[in-house]
Amino acid sequence: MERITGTDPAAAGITGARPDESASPSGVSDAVKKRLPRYFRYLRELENAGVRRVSSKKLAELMGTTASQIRQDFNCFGGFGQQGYGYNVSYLYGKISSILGVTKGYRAVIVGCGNLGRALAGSPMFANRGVSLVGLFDISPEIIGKTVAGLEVAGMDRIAEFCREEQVDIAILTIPRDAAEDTAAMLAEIGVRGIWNFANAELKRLQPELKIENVHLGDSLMKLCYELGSDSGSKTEDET
Amino acid sequence: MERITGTDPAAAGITGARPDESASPSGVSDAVKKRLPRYFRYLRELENAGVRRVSSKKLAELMGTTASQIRQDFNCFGGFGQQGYGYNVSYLYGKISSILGVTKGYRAVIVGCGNLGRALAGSPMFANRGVSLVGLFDISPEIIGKTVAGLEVAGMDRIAEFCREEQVDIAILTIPRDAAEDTAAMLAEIGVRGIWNFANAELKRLQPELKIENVHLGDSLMKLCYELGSDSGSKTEDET
DNA sequence: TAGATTGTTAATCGATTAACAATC
DNA sequence: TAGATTGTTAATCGATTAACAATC
Repeated sequence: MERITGTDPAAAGITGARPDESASPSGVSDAVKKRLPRYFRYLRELENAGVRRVSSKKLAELMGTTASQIRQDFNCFGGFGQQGYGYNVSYLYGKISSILGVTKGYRAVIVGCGNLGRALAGSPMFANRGVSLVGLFDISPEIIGKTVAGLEVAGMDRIAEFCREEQVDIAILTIPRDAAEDTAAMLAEIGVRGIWNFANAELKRLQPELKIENVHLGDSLMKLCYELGSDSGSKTEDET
Repeated sequence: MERITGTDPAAAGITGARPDESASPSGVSDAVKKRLPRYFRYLRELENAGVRRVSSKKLAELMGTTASQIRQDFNCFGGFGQQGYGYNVSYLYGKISSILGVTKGYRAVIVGCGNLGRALAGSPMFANRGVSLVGLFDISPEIIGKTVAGLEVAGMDRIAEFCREEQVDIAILTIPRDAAEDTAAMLAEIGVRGIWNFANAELKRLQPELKIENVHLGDSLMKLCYELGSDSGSKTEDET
């Protein structure tokens, strides 16, 4: 897939390190933030495929974007490449991983062990991204005590103590909509810093420090439905 | 929550209908498309709360956006409001629903009845958005024949015939990454028009008519992780 | 050295916001 | 009528793309 050059200056450790290559400055636009995980995925693939170097041009072709955008994006965080050479895949992958916090060992709990909670619990997604799933919680006596993905489901009455002791960073909310608001508030109180919310409610930031990522699967489905109908839709019109 | 005026011109059926209020013209930007499902959610809430009218100003406050943007967005599809009055909630909700295809009765199947597939199967999301879940498929003999969410899981060997006979519009892919590409190709061949892809693979459009919505839950998790570390991160730095 | 490709500045494009005339 | 609020045009802002000097 990728030719490997004999001389490999970047691999030799001289990849141009710019003054401010510290992770995540505050002035990064949301557009860039949203693209970072995608870079992470593509770089991981290249890394796993044994590719040593990649140019912005080549990566752009692979990802269906432009070389300009890639260079601009990476340069929000400092210079990760080398003129005349391109980017060292391992180095860049490491940098992006670090920026995204993969190396920070964030600790997460799942709150709500219904179908979706259990499905997430069994996913390799967390391990692949450096997130440790350390606890599962539910309110239902029928579920409490059961083992899911190697973890015993605990009752909600134990969550406060657990999160403090285990220094939980992230709570994954897979609970009914009505319970989301209060549960999020309680978790923030306990010291949880991030909420990954699957409840069909749009959580608003309670404290300035609390980060919330609302997942709306329904919105994604609807976008698909919109597109099915948007150009020369084959289903018959229903509106007057 | 909302005062209801005695005189209600829009409710009286005189809501200004613009020439081109047909659903979904092609020249709608992706930014607008992505916002549509969110409007749908908020309007549904207002509707369920019994609110009769709403101004762009009020809706903007509720949604945390601007009145200008709301008016611009709605006007991509024609004029749904009335000067001096605002928008009739029921009417607008109906219009947005229609634009999003809620009234088209799309038919969907779930391909892959693992944890995530079963979790989705049991979700009210489909019914709430006018999508009928008509079939479940899996490759594993242990799962085939079982009943999930009122539907019997069928083997993959029966999917082609089923999709043709049942006129399936959407296939929901909750299968392993490696199988996604081929399965999507096969489904497109069968006549499925939209793919909602949860496999951790970025499916590319095979035919111009095939619509694909890739869901990357991992990207969402990573964005949250990024934000946890982005401003005055409390976890210690790990990079040199 | 010459070629390649970055980092970065400038130009373009598109999306958001503001303003206001139209009109209910 | 007067007030309110839309639809729509104009102004602003930000993001993307292009260009090119720097340099490996």
